[in-house]
Amino acid sequence: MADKRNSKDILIEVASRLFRIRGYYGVGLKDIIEESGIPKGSLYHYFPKGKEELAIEAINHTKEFVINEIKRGFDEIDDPIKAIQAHIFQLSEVFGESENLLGLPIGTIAAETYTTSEPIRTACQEAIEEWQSIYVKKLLEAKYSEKRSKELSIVINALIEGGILLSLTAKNGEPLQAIAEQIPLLLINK
Amino acid sequence: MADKRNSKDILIEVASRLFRIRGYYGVGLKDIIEESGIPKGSLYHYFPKGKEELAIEAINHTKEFVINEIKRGFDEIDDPIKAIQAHIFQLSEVFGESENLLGLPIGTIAAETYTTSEPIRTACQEAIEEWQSIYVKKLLEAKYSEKRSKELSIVINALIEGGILLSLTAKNGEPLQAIAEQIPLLLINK
DNA sequence: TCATCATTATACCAACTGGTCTATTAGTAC
DNA sequence: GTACTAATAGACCAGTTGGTATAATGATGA
Repeated sequence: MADKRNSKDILIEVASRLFRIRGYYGVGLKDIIEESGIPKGSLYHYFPKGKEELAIEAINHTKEFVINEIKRGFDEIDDPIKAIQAHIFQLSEVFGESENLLGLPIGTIAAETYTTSEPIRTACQEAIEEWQSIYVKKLLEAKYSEKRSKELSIVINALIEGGILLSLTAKNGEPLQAIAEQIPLLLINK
Repeated sequence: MADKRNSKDILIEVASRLFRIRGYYGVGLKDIIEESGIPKGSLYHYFPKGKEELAIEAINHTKEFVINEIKRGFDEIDDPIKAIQAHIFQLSEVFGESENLLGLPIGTIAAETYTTSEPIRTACQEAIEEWQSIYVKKLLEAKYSEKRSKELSIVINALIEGGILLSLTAKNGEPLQAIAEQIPLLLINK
């Protein structure tokens, strides 16, 4: 049972990957069906409301994936400066590869749909807020003030989303690297 | 008569606006034709290579629009810290409005197409680089070092793109505000 | 065994996609 | 005027879109 993924999970994983790379409107159900090998009948069985419903589950899947990525690094490194820096350096390596197929975690979908689908927008916002709360927690533990932790977490989130965007547009990890190097300066005041 | 702009310019302006809001795949030629009132025949007369060609001109249009926005503020304020801060505060007001229809300047298209259209990706990259060079120039004039100016300009760009993304997802100017407030700290070292 | 329900598999749909083609009209130069 | 080109207009196209309908199959439990 442990490794037997069912059709629903496969659909979510494939959709999550494709939406990250090409966005909501850039991916058709056809793409998801072909890439997953799961027929349309099954898709509409598990997601009766169709593409939008699948996209929301895909966003939540991406959200959890990113949470795990952040937390894994944070558990190893106590100092928030070093932990956040390490996380961004790691991203710079991934997105520096010319053949990266990761895309903006949820930024693309968020930007495409913020005027057209409230349910999707909300799902994206929740993802962003959860990531933010991880940064807040890490900063609070290191005795940053409540206010400072909150504002810094926003900035960190923006730097990461913006940095990924720059790096994948340039097909080059340099932007994320430059950003990682500024983290100590930014976190100097508690 | 009042509208001395020709059909080509109208098409570029409408396309530019729609692509910013819903991205490349989220906008059909139909939308552009309906919104502009200009028939398909004209569109393919001015842009024989179709949607992709129009998108590239739309990106360049957005690029120039943003350049003017940045420069206008920069000409008024000498101090780069205050100038950049003012620019981001201004963005926070625009994107804080619940009914903002501006979208990520070019981030959405860049993220959607970086794996599917080299010409579009390149146009996006050029836009980003030109914006960056404006920041570099401003910093150099204020005696920031060559190296520092370059790395800071990357960070500023990431903060703005990321901040806009957070603000329009949250339908709230707060993220951009929080970012603007960190600018002095970030620019403390020359 | 049979009955029940979950799942899979397609055929089909109207609307729309980007794009082509041809006909017509407006504008300009001579 | 005439000739030539720029621009407009929209019918048409093949392929795709998200979504529906229905039937067949698989699994489960009584």
